[in-house]
Amino acid sequence: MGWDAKDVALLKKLWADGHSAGQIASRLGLSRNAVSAKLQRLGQKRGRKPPTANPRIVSVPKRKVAQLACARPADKVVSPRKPAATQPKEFTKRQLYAMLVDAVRNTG
DNA sequence: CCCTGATTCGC
DNA sequence: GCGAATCAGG
Repeated sequence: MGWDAKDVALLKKLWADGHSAGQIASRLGLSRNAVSAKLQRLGQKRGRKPPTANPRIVSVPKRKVAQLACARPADKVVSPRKPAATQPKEFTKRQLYAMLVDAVRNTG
């Protein structure tokens, strides 16, 4: 479970593009919670809305087995033609779409 | 009913 | 820092 540069880039781009946390989460294979949390860590977030959710008094004694299961038997062999795909600058819509379709293709 | 984002907590 | 749990609103 390592947020790779492409993951973060995709996340941020999609998010900025107007996609929903759920959509991005699905794309990356995470939960929207993870996406939102990651966005929060990045300091992006969208609307700094007031804490609607009250600071609940952690009334959850036994949540569940969480991130203990972080196994990804997925080998990444997607671009045999381009061993070095580097985007030094911002992504254009065209490039974004390209990486997106590529990700979707090799993902699902 | 479904979805959305936001926040807090344990690891 | 990560993901899940959970809340609150639409």
